[in-house]
Amino acid sequence: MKPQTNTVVRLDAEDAVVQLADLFRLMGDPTRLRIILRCVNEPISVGDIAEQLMLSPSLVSHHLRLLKAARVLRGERRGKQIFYSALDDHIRCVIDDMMTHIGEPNYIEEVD
Amino acid sequence: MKPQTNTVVRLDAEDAVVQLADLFRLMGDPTRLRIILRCVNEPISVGDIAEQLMLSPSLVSHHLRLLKAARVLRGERRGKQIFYSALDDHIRCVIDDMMTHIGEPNYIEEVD
DNA sequence: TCAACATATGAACACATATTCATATGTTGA
DNA sequence: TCAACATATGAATATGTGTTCATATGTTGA
Repeated sequence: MKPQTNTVVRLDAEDAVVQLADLFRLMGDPTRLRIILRCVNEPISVGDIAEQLMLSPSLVSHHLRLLKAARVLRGERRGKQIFYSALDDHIRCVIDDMMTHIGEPNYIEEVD
Repeated sequence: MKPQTNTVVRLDAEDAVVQLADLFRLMGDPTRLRIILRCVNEPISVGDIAEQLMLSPSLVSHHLRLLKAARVLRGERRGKQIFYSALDDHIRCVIDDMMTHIGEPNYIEEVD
């Protein structure tokens, strides 16, 4: 899959590509993206995410684990519950940019 | 996978989420992301992409087809070759934002 | 029209992964 | 410590998908 590395030292840019792809892949699942969208505005508990999105707490937890490991979200315990929120607001910027991309008039109903 | 729609009319926001996720998923594969990165600066032919990335023309073509269908890239024929470039520059903005996200100092080497 | 090149397409396979279910861990109040 | 709640984890499975190979389509120059 990865092109063979003829050079001894791997390029930093190559690492960046893999890291970038990892983040995009995480945002590439609709369920996970919905979870992210629930967290970017204000901290929200696992149970509330599950209820609002009509998902099992187990599934939400699985996704949250990936998002936390990738530094997209962070979790903070408050009593029994754990509230998740965006680690920083770059994710929100990325989503906004992509929204703009979708909103492009030439995007909709154009045929090859 | 998708939460059941109790309402008759599906929400536009829900469509947007699916569209967003589709785009992110496309950028979530390292090979495809590398192909995108080769196209965002200047138009480049399929063969040149394949050569520079050390991939088979067939594989590059498969990915280009997806990226073109998703309106990430566009193809323009010049003689025998077809040159691909970014449809607009929102993709570049998205990548830049994500780069910044990766560059965050608290992203690297922080432990739970 | 033919050969040579450039790109696209379809099938098949191997691998990744989203989801579910059962169970475990952790926290609070009594 | 115990019960009740909240979240996390592991295994199993079904589905999705990236890649390869063979082949097809399209273009140019002779």
